[in-house]
Amino acid sequence: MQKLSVKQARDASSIGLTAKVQGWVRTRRDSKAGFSFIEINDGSCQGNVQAIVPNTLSNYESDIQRLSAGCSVYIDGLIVASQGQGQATEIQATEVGVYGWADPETYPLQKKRHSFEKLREWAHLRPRTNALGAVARVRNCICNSIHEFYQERGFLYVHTPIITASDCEGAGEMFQVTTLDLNNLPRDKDGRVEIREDFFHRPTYLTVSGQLEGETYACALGKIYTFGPTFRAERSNTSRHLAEFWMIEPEMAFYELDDNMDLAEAFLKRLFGDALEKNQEDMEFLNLRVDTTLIETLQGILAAEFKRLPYTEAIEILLKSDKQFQYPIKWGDDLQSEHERYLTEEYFKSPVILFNYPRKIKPFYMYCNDDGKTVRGMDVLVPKVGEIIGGSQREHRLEMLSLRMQETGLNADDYWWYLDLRRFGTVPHAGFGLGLERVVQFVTGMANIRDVIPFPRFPGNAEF
RNA sequence: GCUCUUGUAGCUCAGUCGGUAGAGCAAGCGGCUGUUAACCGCUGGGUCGUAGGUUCGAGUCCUACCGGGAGCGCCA
Repeated sequence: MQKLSVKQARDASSIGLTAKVQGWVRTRRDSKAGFSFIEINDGSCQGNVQAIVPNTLSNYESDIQRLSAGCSVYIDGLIVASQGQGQATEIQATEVGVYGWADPETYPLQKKRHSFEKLREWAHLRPRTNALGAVARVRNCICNSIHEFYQERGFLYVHTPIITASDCEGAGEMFQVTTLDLNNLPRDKDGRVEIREDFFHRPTYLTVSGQLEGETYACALGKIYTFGPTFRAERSNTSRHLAEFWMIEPEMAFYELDDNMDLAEAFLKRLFGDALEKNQEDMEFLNLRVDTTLIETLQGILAAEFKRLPYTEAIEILLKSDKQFQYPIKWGDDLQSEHERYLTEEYFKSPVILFNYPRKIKPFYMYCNDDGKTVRGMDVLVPKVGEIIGGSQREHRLEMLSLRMQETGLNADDYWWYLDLRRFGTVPHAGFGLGLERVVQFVTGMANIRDVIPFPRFPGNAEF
């Protein structure tokens, strides 16, 4: 017998087909008119398909009337136009079989709404809920759009290492990777750990960014992007940080800062637009249940240019503002969350690309402007989520890069291969990093980043 | 890491001035119905996060610890 997904079975084009539909029961309603309504969902779409199950089936009393939320079943029958409101089709069941029961006394998910905090305790079951299912499908859509966007533009997908010996920007706490027995560490005569006995004969870590490795491929192949997991061992306890998250890092030879900003804006707009267009049902659900301004906000962003603002002008706006900030700001300071929020949510009411930051607050690899005070870094800020992209035109001049490494206290010997890119055929280039979960968070309107990744990792929590 | 907040039935929560536990939903049973987060009735369900303390008496006040959340810093 032909199998149909719930999505297919819900579509009017399936009317007249005899088919098998498999999924999990969401709800059952018995009718004394001689049948039961069973709604099942299989994750293929937001909606459920309704089956009309007559009490003439041999297992009606033994099985059908015992079905509750969470049971897995197959339903064979004829897809017909629904007599009721609310759905185009329904299944006239001729056979229903149970794969697995879900004891209603102990099955955690109820038909009614749960809080996202509670669902986090059941990360293994929460994808069966409407909201988390919608998030998973939107996340998938975004990932697909990421590849499409870059592949269409001739970017190469490059895989940078997850285990790394370089601590990239010298910023961010890293998870150390070791095979040494922590209860019995090899030590030299001074009591220090013999790291040479470790697997790689040197300290190694989980990557915080593939940028430096990405630059090596951009400086050979032109336009590349990475898309993979990234790790930060910072004890961040906020609704927008994870210890393990996915990052997209395009890196382009012969791109300068303006090119970088153009790409970032086109990229985000593509992701937002695709989510609205390809996941309409899920987006409407999220707009109804999670954030009622969601679709309007995204459509507004698609229709307008991102505001591009030099850091220095941003400081002027903040200084002129009559808003009382908890932390006063002056030129040379990094913006606090409250300042970013003011710019995106109140002053411009749109995404903002800040660029040309003070040299002193940015990493060594950003291109130094002629003014000697600023570097060609850029951050894309969006309302609520804050920084969604961080990037820069890279410093491609060997002398300047070496000077900046000295300034920031880095050892040039550790970056010999990175400096080689400037020694041999150096070119202007640029790139940025986009946090996947922050995009998903922004597009879905979910308040907490821990609910847009299947199994979130954060301080003190690695269950599942 | 810091600050604030919160923890009561499977879930969401109420519980007044400190006086010994309550609702809705869910579940079980029954009724009704082309229903649709169905509806109506009945029933069962609690070591009030844990450990101390104050008090004649603590869900309620105090302390510590554990868990959840928000904000800040760090960033994506």
